[in-house]
Amino acid sequence: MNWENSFVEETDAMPQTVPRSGCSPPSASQGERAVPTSPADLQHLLRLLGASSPPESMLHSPPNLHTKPPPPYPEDNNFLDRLYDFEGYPTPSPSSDEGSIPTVALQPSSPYSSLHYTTPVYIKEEPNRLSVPGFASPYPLSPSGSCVSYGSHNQYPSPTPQPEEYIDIEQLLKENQILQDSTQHSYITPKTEIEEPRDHILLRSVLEDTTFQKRFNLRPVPLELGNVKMEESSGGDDLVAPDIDRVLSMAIEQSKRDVDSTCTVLGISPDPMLWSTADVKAWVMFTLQHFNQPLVPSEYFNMDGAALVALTEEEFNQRAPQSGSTLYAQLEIWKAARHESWKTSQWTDHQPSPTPVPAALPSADDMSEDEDSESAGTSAGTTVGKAKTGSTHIHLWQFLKELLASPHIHGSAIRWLDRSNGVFKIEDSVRVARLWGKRKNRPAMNYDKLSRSIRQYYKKGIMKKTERSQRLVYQFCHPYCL
DNA sequence: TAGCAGGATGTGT
DNA sequence: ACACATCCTGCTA
Repeated sequence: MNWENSFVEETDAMPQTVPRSGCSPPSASQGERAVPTSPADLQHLLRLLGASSPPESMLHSPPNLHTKPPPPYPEDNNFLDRLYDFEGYPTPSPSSDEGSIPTVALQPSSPYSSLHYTTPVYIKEEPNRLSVPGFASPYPLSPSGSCVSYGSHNQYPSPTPQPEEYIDIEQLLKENQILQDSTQHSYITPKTEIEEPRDHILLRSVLEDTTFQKRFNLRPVPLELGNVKMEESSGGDDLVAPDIDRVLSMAIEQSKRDVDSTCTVLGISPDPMLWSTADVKAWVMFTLQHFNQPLVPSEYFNMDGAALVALTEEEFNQRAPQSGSTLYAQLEIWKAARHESWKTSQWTDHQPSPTPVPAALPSADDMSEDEDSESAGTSAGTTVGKAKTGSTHIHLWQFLKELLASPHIHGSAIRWLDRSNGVFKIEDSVRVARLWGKRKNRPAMNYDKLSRSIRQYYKKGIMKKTERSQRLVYQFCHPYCL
């Protein structure tokens, strides 16, 4: 079953802005600091994260309404190789590997963090792993690792996740246990910087390498913040007291972002109780694909959100024997999100699943005077309200998808050649350009300018030329083609 | 001639 | 800073 096709209408919505790739610790911005869970929920969430394939959280920053597309940072494609090549660390630059390793601190984040850790928090330089192998991000991977075709049309990237997309959640849990044990025994054994372990050189370069940060949407970690520090530990097994609350907060923040981004991508409410049957199916399919789980017939989840929420894990497993637990665990996260009022401003309780831009509907713009007679005649959806697709802030790629989503209206101007691979053809460049100009209120828009903008997407990993370059044929990179 | 590729620069958010 | 919009030169089908 090709669920992409089956759920086109439900899933065609893409983020209002371009999803950002890569890994991102939680934002340090004040507006995002509130961690909305109780300590019990923290544990619960952690358990869920550990019990199932966790979302591409923690290191992965899903799109939100104000993020931007992954910029291309092709200049350091070997970074990860170096990062995980423990046999051959790069020779760090003198500026970064000499002297003491800077202490870094995570933002104090958890409101429940009543514990005041006098024990430093240590970062072990091991590849923290999050997520599961084979995890397919619904968001663009690093342009360098994904579908960017820097001038070449032959780069068809592997969806294989890169190592930095992983955090070992079990390790986190283990560390949590260590923390709990250690805190019971007082805050002793203050660690002092002993020597600069060789391994930490690389960590240091990671922290200081802004290129890496940009590539993977990592935000700089404040080097000094409060009195909680993350320092180096010389011993591997005496890793003590990572500020688990903060780590948890990071995880939760990322879970929240995942939820929000999925909402945006699917055009569904963050509150599962508000999901329609179509929303449920879209979410199920999206989640299964997201976690590389075998798909199941969507009919198995022919229910609305309230019914879905009421399902037990067993019932999930009955419907999806191999992936029921994953679905169940994910839904738990969503339910937790709901309880914690992870509500983006985009959603309200009275707005259940507003299908994203009703792309199938001709907008007021489309219907205006000089628009093609075609749209006037076939506008079956005109009555479905004045959901005008009017934002001038729309991105070009979103706009194109809008047009593509309404083949009965714009099929003669732009159409899919290969929907599943995101290949489309502009059949009427003049018209598409005119529509774009209308949307953006740019009367002078023409195809030359529009195509120039499309070509800008090559570098950003949003679009690419098809393998055999054809005129007026373009291809969305994953996941923009979803 | 239309489209493609991409540099340079301006503009609005 | 970013996403275009605009203009441009050179190239290709």
